[in-house]
Amino acid sequence: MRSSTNNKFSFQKKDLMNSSMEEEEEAAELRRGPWTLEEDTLLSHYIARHGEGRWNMLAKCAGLKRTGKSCRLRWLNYLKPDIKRGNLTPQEQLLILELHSKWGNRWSKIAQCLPGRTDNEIKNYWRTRVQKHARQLNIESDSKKFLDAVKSFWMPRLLQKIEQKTTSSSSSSSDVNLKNCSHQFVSNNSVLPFVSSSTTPHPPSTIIYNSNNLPKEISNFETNPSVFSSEFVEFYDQKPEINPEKQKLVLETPLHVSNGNSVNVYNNNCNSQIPDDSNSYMDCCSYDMEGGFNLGAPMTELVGSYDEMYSLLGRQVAEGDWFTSDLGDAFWNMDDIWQFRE
DNA sequence: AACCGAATCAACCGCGTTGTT
DNA sequence: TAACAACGCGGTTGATTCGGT
Repeated sequence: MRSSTNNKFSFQKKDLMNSSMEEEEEAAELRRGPWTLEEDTLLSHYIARHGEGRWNMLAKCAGLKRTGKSCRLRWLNYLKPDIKRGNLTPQEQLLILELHSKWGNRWSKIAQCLPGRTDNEIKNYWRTRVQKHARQLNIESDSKKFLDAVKSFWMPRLLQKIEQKTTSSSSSSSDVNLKNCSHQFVSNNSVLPFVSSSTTPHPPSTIIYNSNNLPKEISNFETNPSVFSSEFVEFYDQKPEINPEKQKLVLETPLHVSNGNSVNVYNNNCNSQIPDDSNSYMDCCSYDMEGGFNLGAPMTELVGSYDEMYSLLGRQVAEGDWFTSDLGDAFWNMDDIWQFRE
């Protein structure tokens, strides 16, 4: 429950059992509620000169009548220079969906993969947007059913949205351009159940692009991270076919990324970024939202075109594997998902 | 224009973890 | 090693904004 103050925006009187009278008086003067411009300026200037950390001390020294906690939160969620404002991009939404399916409510961990986004923002997004749709579908947002719905309907639509965006406009440096590759990326069986019968699971890999949209790193997360093998990474333009020998998808010509450069499969060593603990590979994984969306597994692997995917989805719905068509329709009709405000 | 319910998001809290003495 | 402080995370709240009537 909330503290004893009736008004959120009043001064705070903390329960300080062991504090001195002086401390009590100080605590009684602590401000709560929205930050003023003056407070923001004080905090920003102080951090610019002295750096972050030691928040309680910082609050005092900066002359702020706030708790250290409050200062930290204000800085991390609002004032920090690299904080991104504005709505989450489809790419970011896609990533959130994927990472949440993997980690659950580990907001901070998820936020680490979205540069400039805060855990609070992601948490709010999940609660206000994602859970809303779960409610509309009348299913629990943490249920397998909803997870499946997200994976099979929402994620593909986001991918499609990304594709539409990139084909309709030239990309900015921060955009993800999937013009030539989005149709090749569908999910592995952990994401889209319908592909599981046709592909043998193989170690997922990821390409990380630099700011010029050139591949700067390829990681094969779930195998020995110090050894990258191109065995499992082939990106091509044509309709994919499964090579029965290698049990992987083989296409004909190299994939092109947004700037027209081919994606090279480097036999590089990326061990400097990959810790021994491959179970927590995302801790070291850089989802490079600046340089380009990392179309890495485990979410995305090569399968077929969107047409094929939707065809498969349609069949799946028709066959009633685990999804009723009503539920599918409900997802298709969630137009607000696609209202990406600029 | 006024009202009202829903949605959004900044800010708070409790509590577990980590660091320091 | 115990005690305390600081930090950080996830859950929750409630003021504000938005959109419909």
